[in-house]
Amino acid sequence: MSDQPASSAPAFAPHDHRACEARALDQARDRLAENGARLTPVRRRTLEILLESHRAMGAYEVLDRLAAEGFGRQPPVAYRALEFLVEHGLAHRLQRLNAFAACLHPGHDHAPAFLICRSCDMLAELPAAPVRDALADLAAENGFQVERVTIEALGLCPACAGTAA
Amino acid sequence: MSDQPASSAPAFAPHDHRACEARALDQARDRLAENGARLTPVRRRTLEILLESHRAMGAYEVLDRLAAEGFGRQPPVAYRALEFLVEHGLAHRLQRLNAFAACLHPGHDHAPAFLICRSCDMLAELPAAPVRDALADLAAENGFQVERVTIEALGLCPACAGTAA
DNA sequence: CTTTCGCATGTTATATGATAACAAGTCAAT
DNA sequence: ATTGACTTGTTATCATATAACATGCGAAAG
Ligand SMILES: [Zn+2]
Ligand SMILES: [Zn+2]
Ligand SMILES: [Zn+2]
Ligand SMILES: [Zn+2]
Repeated sequence: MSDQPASSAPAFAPHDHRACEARALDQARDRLAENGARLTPVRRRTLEILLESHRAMGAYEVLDRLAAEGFGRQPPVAYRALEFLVEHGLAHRLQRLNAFAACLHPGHDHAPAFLICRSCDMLAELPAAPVRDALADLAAENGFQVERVTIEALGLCPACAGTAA
Repeated sequence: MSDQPASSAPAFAPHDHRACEARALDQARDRLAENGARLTPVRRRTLEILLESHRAMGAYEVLDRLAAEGFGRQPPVAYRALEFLVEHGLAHRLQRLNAFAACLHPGHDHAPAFLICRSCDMLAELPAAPVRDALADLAAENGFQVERVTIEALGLCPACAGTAA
């Protein structure tokens, strides 16, 4: 019951990002413990790398970082860690970008919406229940059984929209 | 004003697909004429290929078809035609699939939602105004300026859900 | 203990998706 | 006849993702 309402997520607003990172890592540990899965060094480091910023990173970008720190330098190393994180709800895959981002509020199942700034690459992960509901209605009308949804908006974050104007 | 309500699109229901194809081609011609763009042989054939089925096709799948019919056999041939069609609203790119599908009701700007069957690969393109509105609300709350949206649901079409049960 | 087995990590090689850069052909306007 | 915009084709290369196999490690069974 200590859940903050997810809508309080800072998104593009400035915030204490250290707290962001720490909280996500803690929740990741909890979640994996529940599922009996292991947060090994590569996986942990991969998550930390994703958590450094509110951006999405390509698998090869992550791989470069891992390799530089003594982990394997072949694609499967990064892809496996990323796939693991996604499977366990600790990271998301951004379909438009072929890239990955840390999940900012794991701990409960969610299929968030993403706002992606095309100028600065920043990313906001938002609870998308109303959007999903609207989509579920559409699907129901067509007898379609939804399993996974992708909801992504590309555009300008407040900061970049401001400087452009 | 002769517009059928877009919601009458047959989606997964059986229908006269010849009419589907013919209508889409006609509307494509109209639309391009308005914009002063040319429906050249490669482009036209590419559109026809996409229109053969309510499935998304990868660029290389399209390329194979084009090559077999005497057009160029190098990737840019397909990618250019597909890009052209997408730019002019005659085809859509499916982000989850890295693939393309003909637009079934061009003629007015739209950012549809897609229902993608993971079993038979069939695809429904649906008007998504309510979904987009919900997403727009989210964006507005966060000061985000939306430019393009991706709304895709992966799951089972009625037919495939039926046989699975 | 030590054997066994699942799983994590690493490798090499290859598949799949996409674009850059350049050359040549068409065609309408000058 | 010449120019310039546009289209199509090429070669070469980049980017993204997975298959297949080898090794190591640690918990559970013997
Ligand atoms: Zn943060
Ligand atoms: Zn921005
Ligand atoms: Zn049809
Ligand atoms: Zn199906």
